[in-house]
Amino acid sequence: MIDKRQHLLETALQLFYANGIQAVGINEVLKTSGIAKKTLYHHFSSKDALVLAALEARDERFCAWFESLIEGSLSNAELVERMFKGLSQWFNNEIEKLDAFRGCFFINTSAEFCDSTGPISSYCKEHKLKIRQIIAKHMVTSDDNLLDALCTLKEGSIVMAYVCQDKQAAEKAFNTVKCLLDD
Amino acid sequence: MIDKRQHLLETALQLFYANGIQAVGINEVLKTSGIAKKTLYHHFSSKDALVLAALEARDERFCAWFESLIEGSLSNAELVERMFKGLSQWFNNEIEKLDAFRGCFFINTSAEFCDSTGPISSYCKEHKLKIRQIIAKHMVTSDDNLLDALCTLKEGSIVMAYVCQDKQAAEKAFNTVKCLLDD
DNA sequence: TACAATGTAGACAAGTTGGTCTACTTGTGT
DNA sequence: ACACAAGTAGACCAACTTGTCTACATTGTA
Repeated sequence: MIDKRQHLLETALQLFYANGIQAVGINEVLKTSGIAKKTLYHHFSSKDALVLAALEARDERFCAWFESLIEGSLSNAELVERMFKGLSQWFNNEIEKLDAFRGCFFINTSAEFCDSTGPISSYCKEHKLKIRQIIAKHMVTSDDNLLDALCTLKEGSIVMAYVCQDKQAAEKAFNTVKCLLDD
Repeated sequence: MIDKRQHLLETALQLFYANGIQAVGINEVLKTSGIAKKTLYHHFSSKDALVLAALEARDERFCAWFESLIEGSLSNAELVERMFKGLSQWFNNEIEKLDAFRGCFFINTSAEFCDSTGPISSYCKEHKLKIRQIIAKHMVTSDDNLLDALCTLKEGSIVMAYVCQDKQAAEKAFNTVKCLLDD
């Protein structure tokens, strides 16, 4: 049934994001979801395939949220403000559909998989590129330097929020980027 | 012997940084170093203790490199330039003692350990704080906003360099921060 | 009602994990 | 020379890893 596949995927995504991928065994996904092993291997050829599917699910959810955050901005200044307000909400667990904040799933996953040419690391890279293109798409006047700055400050604030547990990381990054707009 | 302890630590640090901590078993450290299990457990009480010792070794090495990079700057502008030049060299594997670039060991380790209150995650956070204080110490005129910006852009550029494999990440971040100084 | 295809269950296998144990070697102080 | 402590070796253990297998249930269709 598609239901079981979906349930499996949902469970895996939650566990992987909350605990890290290597720390979560197939058996834990099975036990939590209440689904049997053969069923999992019927839908996914391996753990890596399940991981990839979980990355896809997170990618879709995250990109949808992120795009809804900034679309329809009337100026780059508004876009920037909306973007960092949204990040702040994410860091402070105000966005339910993104689950309890534990950093960026794609940064975390990259950290766990050292083969940078493999499908998992490649997918993480692709996700970051996608987010960049979403920002570019909704910028009112195109500005490559600003785009670079936004991407770097976004990643930086995620790391500060997660590793340093600085819940004001988004506000600080916003503060920095405001200086760039004031010219 | 202290030699064996040191050898063990060195081997563990290299393997952990290159492959991720969960991906490297005790047995692999043993096999690579050619040292027996009992000896390892004589020097370290558990794998976590070895991990912590590896973090300490990396912390010491990284901080020493980073401080030597920026100390003696005659202006904040010079400090910033030296800092991002240095990061660029790191990203492009020009700093031998930091090993082949695979992102920040502390960000990567945080990603693997979900208990944010545990000693491993806490150590990662402490390391980041330490780097921040090193920057603050060598700033010629103190400027908290600039300090925040530098820290965030540094983390951001590390992520861009590793996850996105953007070897120009440091130059882009430097470009951004230059705009902040021009006022 | 009968048949075939699909989905499901969980015991099982083969290998790996972190960690312990007994036995042995080495070095040092007297 | 001797005793004692410190360091070392690797077999061993129980629990866990991913993945396979046979057997059974459920479903839609003729």
